Amino acid sequence: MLQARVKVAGICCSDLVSLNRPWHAKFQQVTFRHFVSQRFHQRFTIAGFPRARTARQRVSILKEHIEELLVQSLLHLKRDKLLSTEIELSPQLERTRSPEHGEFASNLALVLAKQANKPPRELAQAIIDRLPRSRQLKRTEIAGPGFINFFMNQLALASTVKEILRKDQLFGHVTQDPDHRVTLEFVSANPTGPLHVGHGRGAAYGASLANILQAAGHMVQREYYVNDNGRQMDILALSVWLRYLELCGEKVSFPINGYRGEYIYDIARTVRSEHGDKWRYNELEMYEGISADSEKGNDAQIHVDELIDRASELLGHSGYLAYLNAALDHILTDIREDLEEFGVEFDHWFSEIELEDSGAIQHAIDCLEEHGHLYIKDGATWLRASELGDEKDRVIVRENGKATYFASDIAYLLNKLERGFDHAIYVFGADHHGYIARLKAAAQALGKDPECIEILLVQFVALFRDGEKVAMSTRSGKFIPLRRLREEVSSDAARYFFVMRSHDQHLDFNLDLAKSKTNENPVYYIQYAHARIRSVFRNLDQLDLTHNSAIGEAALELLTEEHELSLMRALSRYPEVIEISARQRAPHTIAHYLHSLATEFHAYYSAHQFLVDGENLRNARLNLILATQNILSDGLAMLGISSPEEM
RNA sequence: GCGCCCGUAGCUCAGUCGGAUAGAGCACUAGAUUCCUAAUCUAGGGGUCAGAGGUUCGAAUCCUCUCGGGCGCGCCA
Repeated sequence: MLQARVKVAGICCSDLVSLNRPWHAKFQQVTFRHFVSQRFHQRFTIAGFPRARTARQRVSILKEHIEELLVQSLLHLKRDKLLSTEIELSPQLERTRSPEHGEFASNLALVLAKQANKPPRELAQAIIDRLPRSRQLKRTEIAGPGFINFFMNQLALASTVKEILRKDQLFGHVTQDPDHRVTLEFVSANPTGPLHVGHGRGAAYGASLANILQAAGHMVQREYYVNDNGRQMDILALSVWLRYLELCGEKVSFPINGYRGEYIYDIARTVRSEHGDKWRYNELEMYEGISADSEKGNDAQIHVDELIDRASELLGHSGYLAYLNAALDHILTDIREDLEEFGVEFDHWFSEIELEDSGAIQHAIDCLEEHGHLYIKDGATWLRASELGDEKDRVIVRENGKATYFASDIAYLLNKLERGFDHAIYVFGADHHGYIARLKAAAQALGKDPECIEILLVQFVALFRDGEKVAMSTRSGKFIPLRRLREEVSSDAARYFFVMRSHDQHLDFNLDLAKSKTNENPVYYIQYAHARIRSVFRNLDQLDLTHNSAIGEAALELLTEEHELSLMRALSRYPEVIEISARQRAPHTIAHYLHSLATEFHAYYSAHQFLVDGENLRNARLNLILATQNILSDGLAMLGISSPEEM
């Protein structure tokens, strides 16, 4: 039955194209039989990869500069025979925790002390003595057990402002490197119902991570794997049909394992309005000979399977497909819109049916066979996964000849790698952690390096209202839809709250806090900083003054207040933050950074007037806050959050 | 039973390729508005980094064990 349906489903998709349904229409636009959004065509070349930006590459001006000085010093040390020439060490440089230790600190002397056979502090002095002169560097000092602290000149900090206001590049962003092609799969929720808050976290995390990786120089393709195949689709079609019968006035006992959401009625209503009562059958025709539904053992599953067979008998293929496609169309359209309103877009919607139809699954099985990782037992085809780090062997093709879900996963993985991606990232819910070993084993069995796939687990979300945990259960259909959360707390707040914690931490989502438009809500705190800056420029207009950026740039040396130095210090960190955030797959780093940047700004705002009489100082300060505005808005955009003009 | 994630201030969490005196928000206390938005700012108290051992110049961070919490272990999808 399944086999037959899949075949017809393939045809049906083309049928739908002629009906001009937006989601299915995407089918025909592309080769490889993939779903691809419009955006894909705008941003990607034929080979399927984004075009590299032309901006020149630059990581962090200040940090790189000091690192370069250290490298020079090390070379001198080697020349002076104080260090073995065999030592290859990239300088260890990190931000200090407080300005009293300068901007940067290096533990190089501590690390090298043993090899140089010198006390750390003495070695530190030797390193300092050999540092090339630099206008950016005010002074150095040896601290504690042998740290070298670097104090930057005001000029060096001010140059950050200059860099940010340059028009030819995005400060802190790195040119995309064609050698780092990444496919990032996230959400991939089964099309059996609307997205819920758990999916929302995966969506917010994945979308932010994609932006961050891109900013850090990776070519990223965002993919959504549409699991539109298999038994769950049968159950979905069945659920719609049963609701349809109810609407026709038939008495229906809804199966325990059916999909119970309100949206099933909506779909049934659509079907009925298009096709009338032509698929109406009475209770006897439906349930005669069907075994009882019960929570016990496998009863519920058997009951559903029998009902599915009955449904396809009574409805015939075309009728059955009408239900299935109405459901898929309705639900996927809903998911797409939901995500779009959430600021989450995909380059690639990948259909499992298409995967199967294109022969990719057979291709993958052949590939596994070729590498000698398959064997037959009890009539089924098994992957020798236990030899590749998984806990047990896995069935690939069942005794009944049908490929397992895992087989599709392997085929999809192979497809990704064959499309030229050298790195595949999966964002899964925490309940999928059993997949890590399995997918890595699969990669190895395909003859690939298991390191090329990376699985990131997003932990669960618990909603809290009035200090009480909001009950959620997918089984009973009582989950909280993402859409309702967005309506309640706004997309901006939801996006921020979902990524403000590390993805491997359970998230307690405080609804009252997210909703509150007060000082305690971190989203508005950051957005308010942006709105305040915009407001300053509006006031400038009202005073009939204009911002002269050139004057400001020439006068940056006037920015010597502690608040100004501190703000510039924060701005200069941005490239490092992007880099760390990308490397650690940690969007929350950006969220925390933006909060601290907003703090610096608010403190500055309270302490000093920007619209002062002196033209030079005024324009210099406007340059500084405009730079701050740019970084706030760039960082917020990376997290999918808007930058309001006023609040 | 086996495996994965986690345990840091009253609460929610940063900090984990080892680094200096362990940080932030909320809550609490006391202040700031003739001036660009008070959705703001300033100051303050609050800690056995779950516990024990190990590795070393140095451990919240790495290793081992114990305790506690969450999740997963189908020829389901």
